[in-house]
Amino acid sequence: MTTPARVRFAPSPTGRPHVGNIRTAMFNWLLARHTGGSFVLRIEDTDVARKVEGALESILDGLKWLGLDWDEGPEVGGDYGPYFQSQRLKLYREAAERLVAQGDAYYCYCSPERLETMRAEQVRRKEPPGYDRHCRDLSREERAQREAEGITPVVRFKVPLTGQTRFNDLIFGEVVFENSTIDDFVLLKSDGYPTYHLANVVDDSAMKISHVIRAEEWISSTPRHILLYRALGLEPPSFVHHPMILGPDRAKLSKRHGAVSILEYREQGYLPETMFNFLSLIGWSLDDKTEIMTRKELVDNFSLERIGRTGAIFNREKLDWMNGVYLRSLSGDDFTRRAMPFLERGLPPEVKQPLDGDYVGRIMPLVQERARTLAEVAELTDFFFTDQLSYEPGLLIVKKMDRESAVRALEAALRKLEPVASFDHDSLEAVLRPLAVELGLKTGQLFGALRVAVTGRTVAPPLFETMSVLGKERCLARVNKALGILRRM
RNA sequence: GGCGCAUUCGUCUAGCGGCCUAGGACACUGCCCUCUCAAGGCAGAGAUCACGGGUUCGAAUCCCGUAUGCGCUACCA
Repeated sequence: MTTPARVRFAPSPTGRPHVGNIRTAMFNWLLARHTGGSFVLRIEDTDVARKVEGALESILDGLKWLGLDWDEGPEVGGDYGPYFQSQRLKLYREAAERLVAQGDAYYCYCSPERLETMRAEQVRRKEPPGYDRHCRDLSREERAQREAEGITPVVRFKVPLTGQTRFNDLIFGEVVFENSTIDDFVLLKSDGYPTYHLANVVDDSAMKISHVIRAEEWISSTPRHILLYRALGLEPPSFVHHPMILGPDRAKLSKRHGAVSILEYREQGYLPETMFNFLSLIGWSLDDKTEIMTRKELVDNFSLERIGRTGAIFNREKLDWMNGVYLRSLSGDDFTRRAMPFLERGLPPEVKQPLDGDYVGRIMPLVQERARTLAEVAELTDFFFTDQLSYEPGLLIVKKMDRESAVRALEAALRKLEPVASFDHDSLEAVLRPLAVELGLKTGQLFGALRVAVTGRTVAPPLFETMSVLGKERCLARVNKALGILRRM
């Protein structure tokens, strides 16, 4: 694949950007960048009813977040604009009229009600549903009569009744359809807007798209597009259908499976580099072992030939693992910088904001290798920011200890810690390790009790570092408080 | 129902006729490291390559059926 590809991502602004669509965008982008071609962004806003306010912005937002920059399209323009289909209606109308004039399309006056009862009847009789071509051969008089009734017609394509339509998909290979199984689909709706089929063909051709890369669910409509290209005397592009992303039940990934928008993953604390890498690996692979790849490596190595043919389940656990890998690979400063907004949002309300950047900078290294998402960071570190610890008193009594020995241990620790001037890792270790021996306790027992006293939990970053960051005053106060709790038991 | 596509460990995948007694990753189990948790290291379990027929000296790999799954079947994309 060395010739520059002109590809496009053509989303419909009907909601937040779905990870499946974003992956389609990625494959397109990857091919464009790999071949030194162009990535075009075209907005398919031809369904007035389904249009959602703010959807366009969120789609652009999602693309930008992943670094999927476009060479032509909204905000950047280009030589083949406009890039909003709602601004290209004239083109579609002209194409539709041309097809009617040629005898390849016709006006259809059937009411939605008639179509509905027709379909219901077909289903009832277990016949394949599809338009019954009622208006295909209307006479001039019949048409005039309906026009006089004030009916605004749609334009339907006159699909050949016989023969086959085939195409060679770059991933799925040769696919053949009997024309007799394709019904006369709508080209132009009664509101003057084109359907996907018409707009797509007209624009892909006008925009000189070389490869149409889209999800497998479009295979069934591809013969219609081929037929249209042919009727319009246009050269069809190469078709590349890729397998879909599935939910755990192997059905097309949808809202009922949980998070489906790329923006939700951003909100949940996944890194864009993780999402980019992870999504690229759903249905595509480099070889038998390479999984962690930078954007550049992906661009350099991407190829259509290595896209598979089977749908793939979106594996959250693996995503979490991969995000951990990327989180750990960040520099300390970068990790802190990226975690900050999640911290500000996720910490308990009593925590005073803005946060002390210096203090946060000392805490973050303690959780960087423990977090799987940035959102987790707040939960992992909240005890550094609030003194309102709430924990089961029983947790202070570590395995094989009782209330008395726990009290003894914490009292002894308090005595040893009070004179420690510098609360750094080494000083704390120098004092506490011998203390365990002195008390006849395992380090795990002493440190465990201290951990609960100081952090309010049994699982936390290493004790000495934690205490060092918390500082002497806070630590002693917390141990004292724990003693109080123990004595009251 | 019709049409189309797919089918290798639980999951993502490598494999494009002999290198496969099927390799890697996530998850899982055990051990090591260790103040807990992570991370890391080592080891392990896990796939009769959906099933049945061919073709071939030889098939996960090629062909044909069957089954199952998924997609499409709108004046939605």
